[in-house]
Amino acid sequence: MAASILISLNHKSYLREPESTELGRKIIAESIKMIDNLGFENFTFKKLAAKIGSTEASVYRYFENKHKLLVYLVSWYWAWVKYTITFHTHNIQDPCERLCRAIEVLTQAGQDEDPSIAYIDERILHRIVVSESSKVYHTKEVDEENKAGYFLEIKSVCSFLAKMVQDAAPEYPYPHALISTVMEATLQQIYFAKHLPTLTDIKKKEQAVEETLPFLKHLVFSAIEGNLMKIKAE
Amino acid sequence: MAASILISLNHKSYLREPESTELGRKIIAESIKMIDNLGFENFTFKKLAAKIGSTEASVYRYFENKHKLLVYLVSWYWAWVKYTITFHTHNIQDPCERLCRAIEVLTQAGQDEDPSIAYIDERILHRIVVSESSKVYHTKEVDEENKAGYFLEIKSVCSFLAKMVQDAAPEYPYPHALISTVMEATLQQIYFAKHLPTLTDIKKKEQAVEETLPFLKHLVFSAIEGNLMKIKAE
DNA sequence: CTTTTATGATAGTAATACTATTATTAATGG
DNA sequence: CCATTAATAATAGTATTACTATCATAAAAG
Repeated sequence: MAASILISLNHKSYLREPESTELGRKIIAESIKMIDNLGFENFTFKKLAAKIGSTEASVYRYFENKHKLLVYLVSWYWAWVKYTITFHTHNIQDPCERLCRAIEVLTQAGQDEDPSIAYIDERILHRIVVSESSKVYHTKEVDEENKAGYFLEIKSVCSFLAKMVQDAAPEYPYPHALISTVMEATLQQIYFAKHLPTLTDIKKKEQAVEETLPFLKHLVFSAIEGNLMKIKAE
Repeated sequence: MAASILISLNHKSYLREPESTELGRKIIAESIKMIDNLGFENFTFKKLAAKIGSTEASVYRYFENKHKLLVYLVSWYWAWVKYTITFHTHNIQDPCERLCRAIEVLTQAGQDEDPSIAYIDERILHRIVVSESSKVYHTKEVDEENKAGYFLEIKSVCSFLAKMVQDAAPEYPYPHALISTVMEATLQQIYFAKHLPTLTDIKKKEQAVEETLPFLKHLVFSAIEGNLMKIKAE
């Protein structure tokens, strides 16, 4: 990973750019730790302000509410994942091999020891994405927020990977559905391994990531290589 | 569908059994409508009480909080889905055909005009499950609630379908992961078709259910029929 | 050296998520 | 049929959350 990369988002879930000030970076750094510790529901701006030695009002100058902060964090995660996938696949010629590598990177994202950016701990952020990310779009305001561009980063990763599917299997009719299913499954299977093991076959929660990978690879490649005749017949 | 079936849950997310009293049934019936209209976050016991002509305190005698009410509704949904799948598959001998039928029923659950129980509108409940169900287990209390049996119904459906996968393909190593992925995808693809169409290939949101079905069928059957050799080689 | 700009300090409000108390009514049991 | 229990309604009250507003101060920019 490059020593310093710059992830920039395509929308403004924030009021003031948090990357540009000391307080902003503290808000990001500490909110990641607190959401991981307390869970999103128990996390408040008041608690955050107390922890970073600031005030509630100051935090509210950066984000309208905690939901928009979560949108920011999750968007940052997906922008970073896209960067990472691009980085690890750009010189692979064979479409199948490229897709395979992309799935590996997607599944293993957030497992690296060394962070790309000093104040963002990607391993903790990954845990937040696993536990909380579905909440960013499961709200009554989803359509307005979609219009505001809040989900551009996740959609971009989906399109990017769907394109790889199309390159590898031009006949396969559900590239986006397949990829969005896999993107969600990557997170879910890790969560299930840890909290609801009956819902998965991944046994060791310590190695959930490693065990999820062959399942997803097989799922994707059997879907796109497998008997496409069958679909057409229907 | 039978004229009157009785869905009973394996745990006590409620304080007082809501099915047994008039007020309890009103709470269930009206909360389904209100959560659908307002979204779970904007739904409160105060608003619910006002709508059914009761008081906040009375609602609290049935459910400790709105989260447990959601657990109840989602559990009811899965118990009902399991009943429905059992009903539609019990006399099918061929394992593949049985699995196929089960996936159809799973995907089409909640589309029927006629409800099984007078005060529960399954079509609205299905919309709630699509939009809100992931919130029942994405909390900091997931492990305690799992111990309390709050997720027995969804786990039961997963095990039931995973068993069908094993009957159809005894060699396939990820039956539970495959089924939990499909169960989630069933809901997600419908949600994406409606709110985030970039994440799916399902075009017409009106027929999202119908279009999701062939995608899922192909996904499952190519996974279990497809080259199992490949997995073993790894 | 003055004027923005960011932050801190403090206060305040409406809504949420409850809990407690008492009165009233309906159901049950002897 | 009366006495007891149980369920609900009515009302009040509390702690926390999710903000908004005001003003002072410190730092940075012009």
